[in-house]
Amino acid sequence: MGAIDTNSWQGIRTEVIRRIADGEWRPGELIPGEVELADEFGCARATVNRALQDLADAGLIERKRKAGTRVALNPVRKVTVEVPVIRKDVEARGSHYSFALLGSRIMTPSPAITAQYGLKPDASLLGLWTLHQADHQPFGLEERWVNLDVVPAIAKADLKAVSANEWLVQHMPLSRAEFSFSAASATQPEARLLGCETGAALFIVNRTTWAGDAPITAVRLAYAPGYVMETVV
Amino acid sequence: MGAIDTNSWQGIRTEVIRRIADGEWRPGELIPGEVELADEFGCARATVNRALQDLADAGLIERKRKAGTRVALNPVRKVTVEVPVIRKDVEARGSHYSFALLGSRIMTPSPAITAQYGLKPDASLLGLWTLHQADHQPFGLEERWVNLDVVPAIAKADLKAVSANEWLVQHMPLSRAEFSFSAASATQPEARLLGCETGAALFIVNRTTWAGDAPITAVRLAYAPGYVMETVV
DNA sequence: TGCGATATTATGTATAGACATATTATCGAG
DNA sequence: CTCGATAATATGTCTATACATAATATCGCA
Repeated sequence: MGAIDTNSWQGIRTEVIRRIADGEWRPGELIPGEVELADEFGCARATVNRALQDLADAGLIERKRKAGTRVALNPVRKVTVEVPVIRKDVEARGSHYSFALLGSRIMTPSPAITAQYGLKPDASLLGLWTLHQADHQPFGLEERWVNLDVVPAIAKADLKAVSANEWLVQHMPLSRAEFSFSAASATQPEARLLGCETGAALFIVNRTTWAGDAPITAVRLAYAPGYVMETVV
Repeated sequence: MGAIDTNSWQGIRTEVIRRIADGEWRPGELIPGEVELADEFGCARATVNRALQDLADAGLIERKRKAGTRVALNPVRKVTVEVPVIRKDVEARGSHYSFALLGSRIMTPSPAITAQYGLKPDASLLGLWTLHQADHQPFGLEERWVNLDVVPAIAKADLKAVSANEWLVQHMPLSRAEFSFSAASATQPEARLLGCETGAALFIVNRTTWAGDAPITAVRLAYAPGYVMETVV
């Protein structure tokens, strides 16, 4: 019944996981080579390779040419979370999304900022402050800086109609991003805008997006109290 | 110079990314089939397949049999973060790790807990409270519940020598885990243990680990103020 | 027209064979 | 004995081919 099809790469992956979980192959230990496993499972080496590469991606095993494959010593948990466009996030919770553009301003960055993001000293930045709402209740407070040297067109966009984030997604379809997650106490103005107590614990997401070497935008998003970010599968 | 080797699957992936980034293939649009691309790039279909599967994993394109491959409409950002064993986390920051077992207690869970985790009403849980320290300064406060029905041996382990987490990693090498991340204000006892102000914003990680259908352990880890979780590549 | 069976099609996967590449082990010269 | 060249080896990747599978399109019948 519960027989595993060791002729499919998923089946082989399952079997390898079982052997590790059952302690047949212990952490740090070298496991048989691909040819040996292919022979045992009666399949092609490429099939074993597919399964093992998948497990290496997942961090369960470590592979090195010539050195072979061994069970990871301390299986670091790699967790994937989805960071959706905030409108989608709100709508996925069954609420109506809206936002208010609180203000915008074009300025030259301070030396600290130019250094941090590798900007030119005379770069011009567009600062945007947005309140995102779910069913007209405060959901998240966004502070965003856009590098106008890279995206000059956004200065002419109507950011009251479409949010800066969506505008950027449309016009800069792909880019590398770095995220960080932390907690911070709500300042007085933040608390007022988010409708919570001053000092309340806020979940903070920082994101910097790059196009090649040039930073496009840096965002700080402070979620209203109660926000929880969950892993996907 | 910057020529792309379209005979390698990474090269093909790069080229596909470029075409999407440059808007040659727009969001929602159907891209050429594998045979067509293989023909264009002068490689085998399997190579194109490898590249496209990788991009589908990354969420950049969506593929369906018979329907073909299209550029993802709203490229959900899938972000991976590493959640290491806390000792590794501390040591990676160049600090000395230590921990203090604050207390432990065996109890039967409340109906709310049994329902939440699908436990039997008469299950017995081991509760553990641990303070993790970096250079003898408070680093994180851990509240953990272990399902003794699944892991009876831990009741006899010396949890002053090795932390419960590491004991479990050793003895339950593989398991499915669910994470959530949020923010919370430090309660008075938490603040005292973490050496911060009452009400300070704490970064919270919740983790539930399962072995098959049975929950092994549930952990709530409150990090001392200032903790930042960052994405990996 | 409506609907179920069937054909079509793009992706998913397996295979054998070959060559590439990184890394380790070994051997030889000094 | 040490160091550098060389051989050995496990994984990484590509190819050509074949068949599997899921989803769609189409056809024929009522």
